[in-house]
Amino acid sequence: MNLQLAKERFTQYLKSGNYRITPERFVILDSVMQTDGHFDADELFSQMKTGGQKVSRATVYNTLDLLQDCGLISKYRFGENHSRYEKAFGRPHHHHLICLECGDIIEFVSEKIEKVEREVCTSNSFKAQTTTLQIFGTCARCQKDE
Amino acid sequence: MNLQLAKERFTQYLKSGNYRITPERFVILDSVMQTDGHFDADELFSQMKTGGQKVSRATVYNTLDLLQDCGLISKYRFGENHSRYEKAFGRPHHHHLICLECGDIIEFVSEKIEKVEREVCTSNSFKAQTTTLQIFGTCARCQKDE
DNA sequence: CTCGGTGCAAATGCTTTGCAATGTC
DNA sequence: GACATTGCAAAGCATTTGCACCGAG
Repeated sequence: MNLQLAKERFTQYLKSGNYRITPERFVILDSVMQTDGHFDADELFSQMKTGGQKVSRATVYNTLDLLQDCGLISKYRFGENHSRYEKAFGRPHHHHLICLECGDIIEFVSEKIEKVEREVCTSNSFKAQTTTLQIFGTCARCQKDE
Repeated sequence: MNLQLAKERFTQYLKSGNYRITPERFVILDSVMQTDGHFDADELFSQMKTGGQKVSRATVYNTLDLLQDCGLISKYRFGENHSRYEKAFGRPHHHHLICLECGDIIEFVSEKIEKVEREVCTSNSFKAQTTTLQIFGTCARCQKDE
């Protein structure tokens, strides 16, 4: 949907940082934009491999970092031993409820939390870049199953 | 300070879970309670080694998990490639501002955030176990240095 | 033509595991 | 005694790195 805008933003970012415009980087951006929900580096790598696109794992990791830097994706660590990502472009800032039983992830938005975050940063003269709020526990479905 | 109470709690937890009361587990608890601030598994391991206590790394990891399960310590992932822990016993629930430049970590407490968390959990019928709010950015000192 | 980027495979570093020995219950 | 726990070293796994080749600027 916003693929075109995302491409423009990435191009801008690459140019302004004196990074090169390589086909691999845009193949990865395409793949990311086609993905809904959370994904990890290896899922993306496999997905591209299956789709006939050939980029090395190293390039995937490298590019995901760039995409995070320019705000097109967010990077999370949901208590697992690997990082997960999701599109951030054009999406409101949100947080996560993570079910420890089934791994399901529920998103929520809270203006109150954003406000407290701003207050905390101001009173500590801290310049925020990204914030993550994660609530680990048991989802409604898993509570019934117990 | 609360060492005695912590030991009692750990003992209770071990007994109720049919885990064995081993000296190693309590050597590790001692070491944890002596530590202020955040620490990682390897720091704890080295600290005990230096102190003449001999426990294997595997046992350290195993025991840290148990201590987390019974609420004596908290486990975090501050964007690094390893987990960090801190005493949780008798401490109010708090969150972290993490400086991406110098790695400094500032703690803060917010009743408002706790309240929103409770509301979100209720409206999603979600049973919370632990929550983490992390704000990554640049601390006051590092902003000046730029 | 220069030097950043890529692919590959090997390396890294945290954490877990396999297995024999040990010690709790 | 039975079997969970330990120690050690080896294995796992996500991510990074070294290096030769490639291609964007």
